[in-house]
Amino acid sequence: MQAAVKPEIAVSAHDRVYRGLRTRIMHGQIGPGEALTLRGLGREFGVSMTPAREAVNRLVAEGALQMSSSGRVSTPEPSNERIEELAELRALLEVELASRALPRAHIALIDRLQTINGAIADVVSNRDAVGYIRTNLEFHRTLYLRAQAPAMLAMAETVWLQLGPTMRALYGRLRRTEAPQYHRLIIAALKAGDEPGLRLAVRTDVTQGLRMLAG
Amino acid sequence: MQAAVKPEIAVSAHDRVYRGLRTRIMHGQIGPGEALTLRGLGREFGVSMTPAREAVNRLVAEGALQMSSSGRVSTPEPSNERIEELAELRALLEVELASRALPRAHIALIDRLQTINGAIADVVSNRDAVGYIRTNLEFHRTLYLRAQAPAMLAMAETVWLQLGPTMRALYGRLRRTEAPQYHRLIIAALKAGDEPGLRLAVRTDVTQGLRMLAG
DNA sequence: TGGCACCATCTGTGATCACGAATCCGCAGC
DNA sequence: GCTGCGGATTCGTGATCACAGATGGTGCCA
Repeated sequence: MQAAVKPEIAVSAHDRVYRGLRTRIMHGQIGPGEALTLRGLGREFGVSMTPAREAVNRLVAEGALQMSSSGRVSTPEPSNERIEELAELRALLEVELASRALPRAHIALIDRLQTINGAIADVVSNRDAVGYIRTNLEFHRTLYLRAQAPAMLAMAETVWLQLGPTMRALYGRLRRTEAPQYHRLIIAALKAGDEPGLRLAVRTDVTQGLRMLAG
Repeated sequence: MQAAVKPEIAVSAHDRVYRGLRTRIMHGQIGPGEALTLRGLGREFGVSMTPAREAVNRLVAEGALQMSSSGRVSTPEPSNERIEELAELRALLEVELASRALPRAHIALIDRLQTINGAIADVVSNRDAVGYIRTNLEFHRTLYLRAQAPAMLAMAETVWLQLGPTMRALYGRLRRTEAPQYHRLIIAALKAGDEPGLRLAVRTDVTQGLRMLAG
């Protein structure tokens, strides 16, 4: 939850496993309900069970993984109510983050956002689900970094993490043919300095896809 | 982050340590900047280093503890900017939670809140800082449980956790002579079904003390 | 053919240990 | 008296191991 914001120089074994697993989950490279084992992760990352367990426990604490009563670990399959709640949480946090970023959004940032948006169009045309999720999150993160609100951003990333496996399933169900239109609305609102428009565009961009999945 | 919402029957060693440390931090029984050691915690809870380290790592991930580059663990001393950001986060989340609890708040809940508010008056007159923090959080949690939004409540509790050591320092600085007046405003707004009033009362209750400390 | 019990295997848990690094305390030198 | 230095101590990290419980597959019985 914290490591995402401050990169840290620490490169301990459990950190490698944690980071690797975290991005894998957040980018939707692991489907919902998939099982993981400590020994398997240890082998995969070339470490023993101890750091693997630490990484897994941390991700369980963040809600990115769930643990059965017997200690078995798997990616969660959230209920529709939970998905909808997480989407509301995204809206709540990200609207605030965008709103705080607005007064600091100069032209260089907007250019960068437009570049990322172009990259999204590329991965979409390739039907690359993981690439789409990664680039989409990069768009949002780039904007929110300007808000200078690390704790808030960390919370938003925790929500992304919990939605990772679901987003992948969502992408498969959505017939997506172009870059998200709401990103263009976000950029337009940033250019115009239009705060109400920005809040609405972010909220819509964040909730529309997930609401379709949950409903 | 999750364990707070679903009590779980699991009573593993690292869970005992985690829960014990967590409530101790959240209730302000540990001052800011205080150091902890794995071996010390292990001795204290009667377990070895392994479960102690798991509990500590989890709390570090939640921002309740900080870890130096050499792995030393201590409670964080947040900067004023961070305190203010966490207060804003509390406002954002708790206003939403209260607003969602409002339509479900029947008379039994309001009675319970009034009882808790009475208990706050007691601990305040005893100058019992830990008791004050605990009872105050119980007031908020009781209300928010009605929102039926577990993920949102878990996030709010994570923020409380991060503010735990600071709240203790705050209490010592504040010359508090009576139960918080804004709690009475919250109860009044609940009785009247007045949503804007409720939102304002919660926001004020949550931010006033911390803003005083940070500012 | 379908269901059930049993056993081999796999899984997480926690204690212990060796290792390297950081910290702390006291002592000597200025 | 104060600062800088060196060694003893303490610290976190990660590997290994024994153990208990769950899991899953196989063969037997109805």
